[in-house]
Order: sequence, then C-alpha cells, then structure tokens
Amino acid sequence: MNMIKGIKGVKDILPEETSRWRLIEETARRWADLYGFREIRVPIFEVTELFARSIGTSTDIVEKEMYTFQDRDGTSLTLRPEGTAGTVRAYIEHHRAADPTPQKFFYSGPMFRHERPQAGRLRQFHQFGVESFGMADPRADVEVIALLWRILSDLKLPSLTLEINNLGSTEDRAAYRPRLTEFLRTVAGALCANCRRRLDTNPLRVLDCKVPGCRAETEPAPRLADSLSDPARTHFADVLSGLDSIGIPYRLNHRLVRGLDYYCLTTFEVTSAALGAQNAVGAGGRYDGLVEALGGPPTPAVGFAMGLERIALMLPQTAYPSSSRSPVVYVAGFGVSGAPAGFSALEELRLAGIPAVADFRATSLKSHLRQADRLAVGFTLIIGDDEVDKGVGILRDMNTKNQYGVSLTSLCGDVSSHIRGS
RNA sequence: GUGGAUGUAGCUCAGUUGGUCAGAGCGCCGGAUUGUGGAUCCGGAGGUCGCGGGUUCGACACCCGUCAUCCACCCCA
Repeated sequence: MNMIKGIKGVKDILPEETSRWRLIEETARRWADLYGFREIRVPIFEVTELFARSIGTSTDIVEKEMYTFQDRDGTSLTLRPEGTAGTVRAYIEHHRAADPTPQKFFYSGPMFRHERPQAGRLRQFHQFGVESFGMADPRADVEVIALLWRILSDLKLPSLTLEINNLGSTEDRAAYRPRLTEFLRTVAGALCANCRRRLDTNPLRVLDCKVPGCRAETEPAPRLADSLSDPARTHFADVLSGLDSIGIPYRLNHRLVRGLDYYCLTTFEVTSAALGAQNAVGAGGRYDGLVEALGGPPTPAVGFAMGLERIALMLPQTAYPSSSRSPVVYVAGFGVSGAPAGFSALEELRLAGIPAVADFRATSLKSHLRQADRLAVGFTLIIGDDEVDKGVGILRDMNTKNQYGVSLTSLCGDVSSHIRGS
C-alpha cells in the first residue's frame, strides 16, 4: 500500500509548534483590537475573476501561481492567493461604505500560491492582514504601518527594517513609465535576461532587481520621486512626519515596488536579516483605486499583510512560555477496582474544572508515574485497589514528592485545595 | 519553470577503494526496584539502506532513471 503523503509545500503544524502560532496570532489580534480593527472572515475561495481583476492579470500570481479549478457548473474558482481581494469584495457586497463608522478590518488564515517551496515560502501559507477603508488621510497610512510595526516589535523579532516608498498616483506612474523605459533601453544590454523581459512587461520591477549588475546600471535611472504630482508628494511627506511623530523608524527605498498592481502612493515592507532569501515579514500599501475597480464606490484604502510562517521561523525561543509543570492532575488508576475508580475520578475532576489526564495504556503504578512525569503534570492522583478499599486516594505533588490523602467522596474539593496551596 | 545539495531505525547521523557494515547515540518497552516518576546498570523491540532498473561472483556504496525533501534563482508574505 502506498503511503499517502501531504501535498508538496503544504505543512502540518504539530502540537509542539501550535503554542508559538497562538502567541503570534493572539499578539496580532490584540494589537489590531487596540487600533480599532475588527475581525472579518471571508471565504478561502472566490470566483477567479475577482483575483484576476484586483491583483492584475500580468502579475506572476495571476499568470502562474493560482490554484484554479472548475465548479460543477463550469464557473472558474480559485483558492485565494492573498486576502485583500476577498475583503474588498465583501466590503462592496455588504455596502459597508454606507456604514458611518470606520471600516477597518483584520483577517487571518491560509493563502494558496503554486510556487516552488523554499525557506519561508510554502504553497499553503498563512497571513494576518488588515484593510482600512474610506480614509484618504495620510494618518490612515501611518496607523496601518504603526500597527504592523507594533505587532512585530511586540513579538521581539530580530533585525527588522521598515522600508517605505512613494509610488505616486496612477497618473504619476503613467507619466513616469515612458521616461523610465526610455532610460532602460539605453542600458538594456547590461541588464540580466529577466530585466530585459521586464522592460516591456513591468519596467518598475527592474528597479527592484537584486542582481548587482542591474542595480549598478539602474542607479542613474530617472526617479519616480521626481515625476510625482504635488498632492502625492504632500501625502507622502505627511506620512513620514506622522511616522516620526509616533516614533516609528523607517528607511526610504526608492526602489521598493510591490508586486501587486493595485498599490499606489504609500508602499512599505518590513524585512528581517534573520530570514533567508524570502526576507519580507510584512508588507502593504495604499490602494485607492481598487474598490472602484471592483465595482464599488470610489474608496480610498490602505492595508498590509504579514506572513505567519516567516514570523514563526524567527520567533525567539524566549518569546513563549517554557514547559514548567502545569497545574494538571494525572490520574493513576490501576488494579481491578482501582482502574475503574480512577476513570470515574478523572471525569469528576474535569467536570469540576480541574484539568486532568490519564494514560490508559499504563497498568502499573510505575508506568503511570513515568507517564505523569513525561506529561509534566503538577500532581498525580493515585488510586489502586487498596485506596478503593479505604475510600481514600493519594495525591502526590510531583515537585516535592509530598503525598496527601484525599477522600474519594469529596475528591474535587480536597484536590483543588491542595493544588491551590502548592 | 531553472539550478544545486540530500535521502540508512521514531529522531540525529556513522558506514573507509564495492567483500559479516545492517550500526551508534537519543527515544521507546521491560527488568534490577512483587504499589511510587526523573539518575544508573542490564536486556529487548524496531530498518523493503527513498523507489525502479543496470554493472558485478557480490551493491547501502558504482552507473542510469525516477520520486521526495531542503536550499537558491524567479517571485513574494
């Protein structure tokens, strides 16, 4: 029989790892809460066209990375490759624009992209993200960036850098693009093969190329910053001064270009030197045109997404609680009358709100105590045949080795008073 | 999609130019301790050497193919 294995690039998160995942998710939720974002849960699959229209048809994600399949009626559906599209769709569909309160959402969950797996890159991965709708004010950008920074800082992730850039308005970029393309043609011979191809498809990305030769050649390229309209400049200046005013450190990076088509004005990315090649921990930006492009009212918006497994990868060991003995009672019931009495006691403790465990494989007291030790419980309740005869169990403190008699008829009260006393 | 590295016990890994090389440590189960955990000692279970071909008297080792994993390119969170 063939072993059925997990899908390439899709990982199990085992119990040993879930505590660090909880820490990450709970930290993110707590801060999002503090900043007035409310949780939204949108489907993990949508009509394919939603992603094609929002992310951009010429992006790698849409061109070759989507998990797309046909529904029974022939409709093309896609497993979400990111969270913004679905959130925007829900925002429009439920007429949230008509709600007078701020429409600020956060989400958390799996995303799917058919890429070659490597360190920090999986086919099913998890993102936590936020979207802030309706506010064109630069303080909305700052608020979102601050939230991202606060979450990552709270998690004490090492060597973080926040990079930020101004992409200008859609019109600014349209005006800049031919100027850049014109320049790039003059140095095309010295660029890498990928960049020569990108010259036509997405010239802005050439600026973001990591090949040293390309970087050197494009150094004298005309800068987008020089083609920006006054409103775009002012907006960006206000974002930067906003970050300054609340103490968020950043670095300007005029080469920073996000991969998704919908970004405009502010774009940002937090990277860590502690990761491998895939070093982006979180990223986002403003996407003022997207809601309208998807059939909603003109709506300014900003958001970010962060990669949960990348954070899990770099979360310091000290960040989550070490395994000290927990206030759990292991019930060691053994012998012809002790085993059933132990099983009843186990349930009794649980109903009284006392965490209790047992290993039904163990038959001797020795093997029970070994399991209790492995499970790192604080106490073991020993119930053998002798105890049943006397109507008294033995509660053993696993740290001090002290043992106390507890009445089997008033078990929970006796046990909990000893637990509290320790 | 492209490249490189690696696949031997549950885990981490040895295995010398092909000739008792099917091994160690940890873990697991049991015993020493007939009802008291962690330490020590002793014993035991556990492997189609990723898979399929080929070369050879003989392959865990060499060759070819294949699959998987990891890392990098690309791209991105």
